[in-house]
Amino acid sequence: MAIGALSKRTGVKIETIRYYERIGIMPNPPRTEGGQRVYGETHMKRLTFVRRSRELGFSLDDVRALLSLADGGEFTCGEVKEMTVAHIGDIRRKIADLRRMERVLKEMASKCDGGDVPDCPILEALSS
Amino acid sequence: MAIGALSKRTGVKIETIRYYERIGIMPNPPRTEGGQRVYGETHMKRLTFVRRSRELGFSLDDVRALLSLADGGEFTCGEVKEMTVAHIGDIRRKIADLRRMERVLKEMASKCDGGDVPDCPILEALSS
DNA sequence: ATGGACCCTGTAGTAACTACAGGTTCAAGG
DNA sequence: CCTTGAACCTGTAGTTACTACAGGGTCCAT
Repeated sequence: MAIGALSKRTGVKIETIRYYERIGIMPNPPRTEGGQRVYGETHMKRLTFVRRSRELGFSLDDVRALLSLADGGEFTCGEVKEMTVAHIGDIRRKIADLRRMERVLKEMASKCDGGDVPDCPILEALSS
Repeated sequence: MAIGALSKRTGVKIETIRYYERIGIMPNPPRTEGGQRVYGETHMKRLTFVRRSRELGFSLDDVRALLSLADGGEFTCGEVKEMTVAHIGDIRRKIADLRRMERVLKEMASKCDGGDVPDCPILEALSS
């Protein structure tokens, strides 16, 4: 399978696949005589793993760690769980922050009548 | 007031202030004979505005727009409100995404007993 | 053998800062 | 008046996770 096919099958863009190779997330695949990359099922699985992890908000560093745990074959399940739980904590904090933002913005917006007058309570609130 | 004092009073780092100047968010302040930046109350207000906006998750491009509306003096309150409401929409979408992530991660974590066995349901879930 | 879809490398750009290196200025104490 | 050290200066490069070219080479079906 060439890089384009891998890209289509995993939903990861070609450039991103090459990028992952450059930074060591994906291995150097074998090449054709002409130098084009050739991928197999293993690559597809790994790339899918990476994509799913990224979708769930893991950083590439996290992904690297998860991969090395999986690669080693002798990862401890506890370590994986630890990372996951820490990540859940991050997500909760982000949600809380966003909720706070939403509240403040809603409050500001509700004070605004949306008219044309050059006297905007939102800008007021932002300056104080 | 020198840049260090402005930094302390607004909670924006010195490098960031200089960065804002470079990209045109903050104006070029007057300088001493020796070339050091000198700030006044106007600068403080503007920088506070920027900081508050950033804290609420507006991008620097948004901030630029808000500032130009405020600077113009003849902004329409409706435009400001529009931006704010759009931004609330963004935030809601982000919250929804994060909730979804949290749910999936929690589900994965709950299946994991945290043991030492090399057979981790979390890694399993990520590969499939 | 030829045309067009695909692939290659390398570099530079994105957002919003942050972190130096290597030098200059300012203000307070002696 | 002079020194010292904190604070300031510019300019460049690094960060995260890609994305977007430019300017070429390869593959395969006709």
